[in-house]
Amino acid sequence: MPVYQTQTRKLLLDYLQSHADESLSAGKISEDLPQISVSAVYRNLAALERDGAVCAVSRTGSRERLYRFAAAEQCKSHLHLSCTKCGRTFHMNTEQTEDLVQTVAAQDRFMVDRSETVLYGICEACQKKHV
Amino acid sequence: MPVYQTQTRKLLLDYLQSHADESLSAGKISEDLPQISVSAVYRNLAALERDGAVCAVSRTGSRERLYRFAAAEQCKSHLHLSCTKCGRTFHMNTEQTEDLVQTVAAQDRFMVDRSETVLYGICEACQKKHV
DNA sequence: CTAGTTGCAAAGAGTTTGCATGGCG
DNA sequence: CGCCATGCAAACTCTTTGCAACTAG
Repeated sequence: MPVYQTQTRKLLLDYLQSHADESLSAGKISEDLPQISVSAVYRNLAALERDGAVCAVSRTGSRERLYRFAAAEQCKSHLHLSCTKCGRTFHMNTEQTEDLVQTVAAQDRFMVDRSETVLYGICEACQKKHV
Repeated sequence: MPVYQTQTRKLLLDYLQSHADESLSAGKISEDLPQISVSAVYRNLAALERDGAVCAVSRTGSRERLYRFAAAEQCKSHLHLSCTKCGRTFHMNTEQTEDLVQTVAAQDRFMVDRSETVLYGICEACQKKHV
């Protein structure tokens, strides 16, 4: 299935790239890109995820998925920092998650394909607001 | 808000305890406990989660939440092993996630409250089926 | 008795899909 | 042109809520 170079797809990728440090919900994306219909947003996100251009994660206590631009194999080992105050989700690369995978493979004979770590807490900005 | 010792709540907790090594969806629970109405399942899971008796996580690509009996502070540092073949979610305790938290706190000034790690892959049983 | 809990059915939120139209190559 | 992508609205799935009847303490 070839992927067309549509205007919609370009807009979406541009938008995601310019927010590469954050994970966004389809709703938020759709809100910021009113030119694109909701269904097109979903269909493109799904296609881009298949192609590996976009990563998706779920968040506890919410039934919505968060999408994020994926530069190369950045998806493999990175952490999600989810702020429980402002709701934004940031990213951080680390090698420590790889170590975890090794441990699991050895201890539980579980063949890890990909991992996902979300740390819930308060981000720097919100901490400063000393609520 | 006091928590009553209802028949429903007991059934639910018993069920969760006897499946302590797995995370289950509300749907699955409701299916296995037809005596309890769906809304009661949800309301009790929410109440038990508030009390810390139950943990909840989300899974990528699905909009449903997975619930699991939480023995004490087991929630704090454990991994989820989610099999992409059979869909079951297992658990494993480790201290390595705690190290991650330390790193993040230091590097990003992110105040971690609780973490959630899901490793997606193939479980031992499914590997044996060499599909 | 009083406040928390239940079941049912209806409402919500987020996501997916069918179908006719429009656009890329 | 042919096939993929789009928009719209309807369908779906999981979860939440309103309400009257019920039950634990």
